[in-house]
Amino acid sequence: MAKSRSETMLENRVKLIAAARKAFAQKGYSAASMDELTADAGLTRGALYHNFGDKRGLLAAVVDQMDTEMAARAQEIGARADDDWQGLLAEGAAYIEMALDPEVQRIVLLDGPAVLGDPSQWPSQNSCLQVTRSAVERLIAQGILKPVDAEAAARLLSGAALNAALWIAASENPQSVLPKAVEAFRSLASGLLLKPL
Amino acid sequence: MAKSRSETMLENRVKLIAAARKAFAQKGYSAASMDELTADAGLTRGALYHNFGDKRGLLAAVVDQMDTEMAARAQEIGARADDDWQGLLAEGAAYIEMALDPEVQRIVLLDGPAVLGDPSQWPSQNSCLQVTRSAVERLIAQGILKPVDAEAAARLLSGAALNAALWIAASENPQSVLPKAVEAFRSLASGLLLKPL
DNA sequence: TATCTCGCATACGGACCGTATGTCAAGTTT
DNA sequence: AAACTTGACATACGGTCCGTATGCGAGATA
Repeated sequence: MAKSRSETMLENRVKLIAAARKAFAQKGYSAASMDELTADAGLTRGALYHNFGDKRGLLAAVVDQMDTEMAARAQEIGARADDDWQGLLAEGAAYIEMALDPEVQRIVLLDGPAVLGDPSQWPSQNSCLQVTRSAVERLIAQGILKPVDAEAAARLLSGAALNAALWIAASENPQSVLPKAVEAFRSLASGLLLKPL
Repeated sequence: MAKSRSETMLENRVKLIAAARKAFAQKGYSAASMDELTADAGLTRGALYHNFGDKRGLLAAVVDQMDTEMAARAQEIGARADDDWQGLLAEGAAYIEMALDPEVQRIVLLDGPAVLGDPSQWPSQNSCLQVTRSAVERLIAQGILKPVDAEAAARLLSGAALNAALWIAASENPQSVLPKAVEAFRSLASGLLLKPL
């Protein structure tokens, strides 16, 4: 049977986002050509502007998708830990490892903030941040962490993890640097503990 | 007397960097037009490409200048503290406050990494990072901090400070958020202490 | 089945970047 | 000091890219 109109429209959006994700990751946002990108998806720029408004809108959609995936994964890993404190550490390590993916780095960590502005103002509301913030809030309520501002702690932790990943990725020997970064992250995070280890 | 050739060349470079700094800060790197920018400096694109190679080269020169200024200021503030530990905390707070400057944010924190790549690979070698790294090394040698990897600690600390600044700047009430961020930063940093407070 | 809707393709205009070429003053040589 | 050389900068051109305005044809509606 012939496909319904809303079906094909959704399929096209998926195709465009997938093609954009690949192009943005390989060439970077500004160097990615909308003509090539849409042709790669079997469409033209017409479809793109109709669905996403402009180039920024497309990037926002891609970032939203990736951010959501990352947050889900981090939350899952965190929930698997023995207690909430180990969960927070595991989440942090998970972010560091995820940020080693070149696709994540280029799109979410570099071009995303530069083009869309501060992550906390993204349409997706930055799910990653919310996940760690709620983890921090739980730990504060349990009396495990100092009563610092949860939002502040989450922002600084994610910032530290993010920068660790950029450092690792740029280093010549990522595998030897990763444990150093994770250990430093654990040290920093333990500064939030009410009762030092 | 007639100006020597190297004199005018240096003057022109200064003019171009100043104009670029203004344009990049106001419009962002990609939206800044080279024609407008050079005209604002009383020159043309010819001068620009002769001196800096391309648009990226100009951004690199601007970032280098700003990074150097920031590192000098942070070091000065850190040296003014009572001891090295307080110095490290003061440096961190200084970075957070400097990063509140829209010019710093747009050029050094957002467009810089997106266009030039990881800061540790910048031509300027990122003076800011080096300053905090040497501060961390001193404190480790003194037995005040845990023997973590100095580079890792410096990267994570600067990353945390950086992200704190982005958060503050994006918030509606920066003045009320700043102290929260600074306090969270001090908590995190104290996680590096060998003997908890 | 006839009409309407709208998602997408096509065509156009404007802007911008990087390079290739021209030009003229500052330095150099004789 | 006069002719010559160098090179810093201006000018002109080609190619690419983005965003919009217009056209079309397949699904939706009655």
